[in-house]
Amino acid sequence: MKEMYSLPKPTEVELELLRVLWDKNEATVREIYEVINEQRPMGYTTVLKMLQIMTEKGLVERTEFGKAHMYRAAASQDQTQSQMLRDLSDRLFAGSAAQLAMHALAMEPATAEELQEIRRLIQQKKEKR
Amino acid sequence: MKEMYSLPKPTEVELELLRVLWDKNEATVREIYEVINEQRPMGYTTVLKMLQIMTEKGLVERTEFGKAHMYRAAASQDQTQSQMLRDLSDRLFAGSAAQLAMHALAMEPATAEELQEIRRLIQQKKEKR
DNA sequence: AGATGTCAACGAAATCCTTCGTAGAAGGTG
DNA sequence: CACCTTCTACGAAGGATTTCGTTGACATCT
Repeated sequence: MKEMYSLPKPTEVELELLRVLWDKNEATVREIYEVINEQRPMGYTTVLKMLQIMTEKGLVERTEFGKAHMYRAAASQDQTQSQMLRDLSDRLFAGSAAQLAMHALAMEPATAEELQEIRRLIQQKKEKR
Repeated sequence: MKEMYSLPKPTEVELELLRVLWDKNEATVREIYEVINEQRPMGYTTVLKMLQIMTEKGLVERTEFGKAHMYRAAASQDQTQSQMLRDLSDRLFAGSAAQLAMHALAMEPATAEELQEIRRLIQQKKEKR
């Protein structure tokens, strides 16, 4: 087994960095810094420090690559999304992800493709019953 | 207008207290303490302090009622759910609540009633197009 | 070799979150 | 009235999060 224990829930800033990593697959501190600093001013050493903390927590993994280090997210975007949705569902919807889904759906217009996809999911679930 | 500015996102403990308040509509510190302390050990003064902080933040409102104070949630459960879903959608799904909904739906078996309700929502949206 | 630039590491400061102890006010009881 | 209980208010401690300055290592340029 590669990962025995589940990773901690990323904090807000940690999530911002993870999004860059998911996008680029892997990156050096400088590369992440370039991207993040555009969206939201943040010093280079702050990014570095965050990545060091995230490495300790197991949220990212790194390999040396010449002088600099290469960082990768330890969990996929999909896994993290599921984990965080599960968490919010527990804390805000008494554990019902379906209630959560309905609420999200009611909140915002979805595209036709998305509605189609949702319909497909429902059909799938119906069949499994 | 009753509320001009949007309320801050509740923290974890704050959310636990809000859930009690949504359930009871209004309650004294002691009443909230009784409930919360069953689920998760927490001192009376901790609950009180949290409620004082939440009052400052505007998350709850209070009225004096004899010696004790009566607390009520400032935002409905529904409003808070929407706000927090919006927040998660922005931070984790690039702003797509529909993507979030799909992900939640794919995650967990829903009841027949929930599926029916979702189907209804989709129909509604289709008609509005 | 000395100056310059880039890197990781470390530590410290500022803020927020959570927890609770202590104090003091207010009300009821013997 | 003195005592007991219950309440709010206050402050402080401990931990997590976020931020960045400083340092030292290492390489490159002149």
